[in-house]
Amino acid sequence: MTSPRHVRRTPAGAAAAQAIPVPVLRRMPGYLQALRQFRTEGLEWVSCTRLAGRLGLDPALARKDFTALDITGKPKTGFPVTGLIRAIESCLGWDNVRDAFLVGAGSLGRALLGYRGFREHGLNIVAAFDTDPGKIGSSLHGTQVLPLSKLAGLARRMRVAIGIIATPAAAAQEVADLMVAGGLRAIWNFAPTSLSIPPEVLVENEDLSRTLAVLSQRLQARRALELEENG
Amino acid sequence: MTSPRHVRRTPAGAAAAQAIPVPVLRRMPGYLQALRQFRTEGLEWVSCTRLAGRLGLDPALARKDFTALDITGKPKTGFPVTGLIRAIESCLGWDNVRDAFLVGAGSLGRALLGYRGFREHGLNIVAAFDTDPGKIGSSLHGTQVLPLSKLAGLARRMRVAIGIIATPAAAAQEVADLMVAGGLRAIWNFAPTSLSIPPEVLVENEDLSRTLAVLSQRLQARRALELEENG
DNA sequence: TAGATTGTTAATCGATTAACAATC
DNA sequence: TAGATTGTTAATCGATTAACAATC
Repeated sequence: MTSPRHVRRTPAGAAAAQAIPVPVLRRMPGYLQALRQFRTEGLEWVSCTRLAGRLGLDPALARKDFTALDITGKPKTGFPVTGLIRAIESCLGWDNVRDAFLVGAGSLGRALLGYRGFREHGLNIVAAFDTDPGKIGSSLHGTQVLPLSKLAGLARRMRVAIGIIATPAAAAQEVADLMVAGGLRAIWNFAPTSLSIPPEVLVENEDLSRTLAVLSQRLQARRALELEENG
Repeated sequence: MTSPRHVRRTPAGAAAAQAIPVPVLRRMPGYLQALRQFRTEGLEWVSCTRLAGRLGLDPALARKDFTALDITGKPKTGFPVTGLIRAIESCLGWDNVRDAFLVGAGSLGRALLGYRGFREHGLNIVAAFDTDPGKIGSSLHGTQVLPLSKLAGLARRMRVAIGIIATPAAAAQEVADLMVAGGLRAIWNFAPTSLSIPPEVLVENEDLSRTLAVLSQRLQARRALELEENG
């Protein structure tokens, strides 16, 4: 009689049957970052109390989040640091690298191409695309810039699944349409506009203005409060 | 006897007394983007049904979100497009520009300096800082790069309130400490690391890996599901 | 007027926090 | 052993959705 506590709902290594909630997924990179720090500090085991403490989270939240992973802890000891790192990477699919196309060789596109850390996050940008003849044919951080017209065909041939949109807002929908036509399965959109995309293609928007909205409103509110208090 | 429906809890124009929830603030830029589209399309009035529809949201959510604003709609007609735009901008503090310092003149820092749209979001980057002597003294997109050691002093003298961290993770905490020393009130952190900051300074983390975590896990889960179904 | 839409209250949903038996 | 920590269930909290009277 196995305890129901250890029953896995899916074959080992497979994705969880239950969809992992977005808030949980968004906390995973934070855990990973803290765990890597602990590893360099020579720590082999870590409790949820300690890990959550470093990130300013409730320990119970970490315990609950880790139920989404293929790993269990030991009472009194906690979790093995490297084991937990591997379990999170596997959960996110960061243990093997996926090819991606980037569109828009402007300053944001160049910044993304220059960021080496994506490899650690399972992402390998294999080509960039633009419509500007002055940019086409050049190489940015070792990545070729190709004409946008080649995107769909190349995506099919190379079986690329991920597209990154780093164009101005006005061009984003057209680029998204080309990505869908090319059979891409996931789009990471940095353009500040909402896209119409068929449901079989995943979209995540990376909209800086959303974070800035929180920061600037909170700053303004705090200022108003101070003014009220101190005259 | 005024209807309690129109009672304002704070003097007109002041920030709402009740803290606006983060999810509400994060939706505001989306409303703004859609409203600007409607305005260019010549629309003068818009209903929550129509506005929310464009963004894939529930109309009731938009109605509720707008209760945080200094504006009321008209039954049967909706909200005035320009009035709603102004009300949202005022709520976020985007109707007047604030000066900001940026630290880290790498590719991300350059990309942020190159983005002209920040002015529309109430943000004006007035100086960049770095420790690299090869970068100090140069000008990026018209913004001077100064030695990091000058940050705290200049921040105090110029009464700059917002700092943007675009350095590698290893340097971020040190930069944050300098920003706190310089009296900055809000930090927008692009480095993939969590910062220790006193509670009187606001911090928002713009961590790309959080969005990427959602995208790549969902993609992986979908792949696994397809494999299961189609053999 | 009739009917679409508002602002608001109640119901639902989901995420976080608290509590605690099991356990190493 | 004693006690810290796990995994899990229940309680709380907050956000979204549904419902509806008021209204232009």
